Amino acid sequence: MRQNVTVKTLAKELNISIGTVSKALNDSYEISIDTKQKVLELAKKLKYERNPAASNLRSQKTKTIAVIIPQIANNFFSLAINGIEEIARKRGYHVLIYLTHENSEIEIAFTDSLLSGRVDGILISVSSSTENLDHFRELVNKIPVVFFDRTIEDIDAIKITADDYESTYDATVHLINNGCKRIAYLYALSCLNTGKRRIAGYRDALKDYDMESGENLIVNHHNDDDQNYENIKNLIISQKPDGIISSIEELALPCYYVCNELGLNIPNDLKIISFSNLSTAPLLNPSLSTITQPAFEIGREAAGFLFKILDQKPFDADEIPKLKSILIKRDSTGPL
Amino acid sequence: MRQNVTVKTLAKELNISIGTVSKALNDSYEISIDTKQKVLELAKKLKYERNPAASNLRSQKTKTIAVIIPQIANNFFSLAINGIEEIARKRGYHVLIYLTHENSEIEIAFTDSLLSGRVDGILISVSSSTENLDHFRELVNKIPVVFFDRTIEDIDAIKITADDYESTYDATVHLINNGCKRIAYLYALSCLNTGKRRIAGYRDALKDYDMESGENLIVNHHNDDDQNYENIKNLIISQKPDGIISSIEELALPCYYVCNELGLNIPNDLKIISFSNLSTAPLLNPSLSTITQPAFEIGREAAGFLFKILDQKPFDADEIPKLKSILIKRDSTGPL
DNA sequence: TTTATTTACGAATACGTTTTAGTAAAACAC
DNA sequence: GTGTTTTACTAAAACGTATTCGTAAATAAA
Repeated sequence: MRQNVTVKTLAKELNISIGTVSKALNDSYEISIDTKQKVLELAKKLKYERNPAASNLRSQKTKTIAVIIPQIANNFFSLAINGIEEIARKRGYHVLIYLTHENSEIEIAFTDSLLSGRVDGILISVSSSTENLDHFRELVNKIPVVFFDRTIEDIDAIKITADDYESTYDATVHLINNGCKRIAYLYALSCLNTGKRRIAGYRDALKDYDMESGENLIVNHHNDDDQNYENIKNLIISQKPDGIISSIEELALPCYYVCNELGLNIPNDLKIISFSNLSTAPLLNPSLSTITQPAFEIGREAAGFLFKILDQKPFDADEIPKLKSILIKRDSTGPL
Repeated sequence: MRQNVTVKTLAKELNISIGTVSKALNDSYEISIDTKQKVLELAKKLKYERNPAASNLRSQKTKTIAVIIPQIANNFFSLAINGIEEIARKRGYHVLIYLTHENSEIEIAFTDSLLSGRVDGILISVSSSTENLDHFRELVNKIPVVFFDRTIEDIDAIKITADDYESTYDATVHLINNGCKRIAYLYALSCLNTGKRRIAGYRDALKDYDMESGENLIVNHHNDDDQNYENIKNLIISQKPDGIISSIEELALPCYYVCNELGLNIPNDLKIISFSNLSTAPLLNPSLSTITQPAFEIGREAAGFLFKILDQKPFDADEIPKLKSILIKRDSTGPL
């Protein structure tokens, strides 16, 4: 069944040309107020809905943006999408969601499929396993792209992030101030700027405060949860750290389980702080100190800048904000 | 800038007609293997990407589905989207996300905008504030729709849900078995089947076990978080329940905060169980007993049935599963 | 060999919209 | 009054693909 009411229907009914109808619907200056009113009225009466495919084809605009993210069952990304959606909805844009599941090949498949003009712009948070950047190079040449949170170097595009370096530095200092002497680091996102900046903050803080450091205090994130659990357990047993900084939320909870298993008390035996947007952080046993990123605002800002590009509004590089995370001190890093 | 390489480009290069190219790309039986190979090869070489708008316009298919949900910063919906995305990606479909923010007017705006043929099918979880169903009636007449989790009566469409009645019944019995005498109920989604079935399970269990009941043991969910907190606090103070069943995750955490404020011990003074997909439920203080819905599977099933409709595969009504939630007993309902 | 069928392609049209170019009529300038 | 501009519209051409219909050649059936 073909579309029931089109511009043709309206045109015939009103005895005017389809061009006039189209222009009236688009509020063109060429059309008299009188005619516009008649068209709009009839359109409403007949429940005319513009065919998006035809419109896209002719105008080369889709009123759609794509959001490519590594996962969605994660409070950070859920909140970021909320921010993105708010901006998109206000502008009448549609939002396509693509989940890479931290898999670079899937990411490539998605970016390739978006080269065809399906969307007007793209928001990306890069998969943790992405090393080769060719697919992004091609993409940013063809379509407006804004990266958010998970960003990469050597790609010429706008990037919206939080203060990864500073917040990790501050978190490390927080542990030092609370008496930690051996602070371990759970290292994730090591391929991305995000991960590199975070660990740099940790390393610099250790150096500035003359604390113990060393590669054996650093545990790399692994894709396998059981492996992560074992690695963390080994770290705690063999290195006996008295503080842990987790660069992602997913590695904080295993720490709790390991401490349960080993009979260690948080924060007395081991203090823990983690990047996290968990709403239940205050209710954990003990409540979890967090570096909480402004996820919603990151989403909003990213979408905002994407639309600035789409609107061809000029802006300076120094308008691009680096958003502030907040350090929330709770019992997991509490004194005794 | 118009599309750089189209069927026309390929046709010219290979000295064949546009129609042949199109058919070759669609693997039509009309085209020889030889020609298909040539076309596919050149397409790959020139990085031809089919123009979706043109394709949609002509074929009246969009290879896109819409997912309309009330919120996304919620583990249930995140997981459901994961399930939906898995199915959609396997079939090469694109997924549009719409968040109603539990607002019926926004919901109506979305459903109306989807009448224009932007998508091939729709998955919906109804907003809690939706009472008037006219927009759904119109929608299901025009486009394949599958409802999931948050469903409504009087609409002729496939509905994928979990065993809301049975699981709430079982949870109530669990509290009774653990010694509760006055069991309160935090009542949400009261406009929807989902909410009605849940509370029916609670009520029937109370009746079957000759337990105290009454409207003053029931607290209605409110859109304002502070109001919910106050209502729960009032409930606990004035009614002194020894058990609480929360029909949604969002109301369970305020119970914890209220107990903290009032100095009540969970589970000794008050046992709590809640519908929830929180990954941190085991780590809360105390760990939270939950009715956990198979969110991922609900998403998968819903998407699966939508594609059955799109494929015009016939199926029986009794093929539609009612998925089983699991009752996870933890410390918040533990004996002493 | 003759006839029927299959194979492999091309020409042309349609999908519904937007946009360009053209033009009567009306309004204005002098 | 003439000449110029403005207003409000139309006709027609695109956008890139999918599909219908027609057909010449190749193959199979008789």
